[in-house]
Amino acid sequence: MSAVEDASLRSVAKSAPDGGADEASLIYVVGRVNQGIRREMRARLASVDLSVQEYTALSVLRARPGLSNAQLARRSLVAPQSMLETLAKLEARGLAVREVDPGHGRILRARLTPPGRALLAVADPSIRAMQEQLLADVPARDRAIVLRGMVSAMRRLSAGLDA
Amino acid sequence: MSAVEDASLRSVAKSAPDGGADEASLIYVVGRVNQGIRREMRARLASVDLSVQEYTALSVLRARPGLSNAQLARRSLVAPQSMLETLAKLEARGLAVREVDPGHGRILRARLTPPGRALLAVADPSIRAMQEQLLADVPARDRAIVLRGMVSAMRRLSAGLDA
DNA sequence: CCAATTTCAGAGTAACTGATATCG
DNA sequence: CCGATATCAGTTACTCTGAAATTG
Repeated sequence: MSAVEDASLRSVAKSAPDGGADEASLIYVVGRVNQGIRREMRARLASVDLSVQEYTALSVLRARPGLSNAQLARRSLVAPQSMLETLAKLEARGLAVREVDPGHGRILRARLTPPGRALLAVADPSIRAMQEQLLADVPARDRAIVLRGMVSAMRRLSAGLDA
Repeated sequence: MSAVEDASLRSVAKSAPDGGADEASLIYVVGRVNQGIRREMRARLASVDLSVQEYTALSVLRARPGLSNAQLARRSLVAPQSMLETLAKLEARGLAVREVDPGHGRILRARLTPPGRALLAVADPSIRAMQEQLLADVPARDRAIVLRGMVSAMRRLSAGLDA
């Protein structure tokens, strides 16, 4: 009987008497959406052999060439060791390069290579299409509010949440 | 020099000429927010020895007692095997129990035990506080729109994105 | 026989902590 | 010496795929 599960799958609670990260909480919803996005991205990026974070890192580097590993890590809210792993793979595949900062011999600044840029261009349309589908049911005038709200949450988290 | 990184850490791009999951995209922002939330939750849940998914599963079970592992998995957009691992840990610690469905000998329906409910009550305040901090900078009238938008995205992902 | 559920086994990804070395 | 960066090494958390058994 799939009717049973279908019913429970679709129903999203509006009220939640006892608090926590239940179905109506932002924390819960963000987690589920993220999980769904990652699943979908994994599938769509398989053809170009890119992991989700590799794609994300490439994307950030395209918009902000010259970021160091430490900067990328802070921006992504992950430990520098985590970002290093991703960056190392991109470098090994020739999709990105890192060069010593002229003013600081310790810092390595990363940027895309032409092949990296090209691969990203191949992967992009599919990911962009996904974005539009995500908010397809949201009124156009509300979409900017949703995005701004999430960006605001991102900033709070970057600042340490108590700032 | 930390001024350099500070500047880049705070600045969030408003425009993104070449598409993809850049700083201004919902996909990107959701990923970063999720990462930040998980980090923060891990820290706050350490004192009660709960992982993020354990807390989430307990939370869902409190709101929806009697869900089966398969139902929980679909609801969370993960494979049933993934959910089973979490559920097994909760059961082993006596925080949840699973009982055979009276009408279907194969299905095991899960619910919280009193200790599970109690532990959740201990963890809740800290997590709830986090939620409020997340949207602290968002105008009150916009918060519902943000949450509704994310719930809408969650539904789209549950439905398969093309529906 | 088929569909759904549960569950075991193994693999893989992605994040972490800790420690070390270099640079300014 | 201190602070930031880079990076090696080991570990943990989380999810997946594959396969098998059970129930209706």
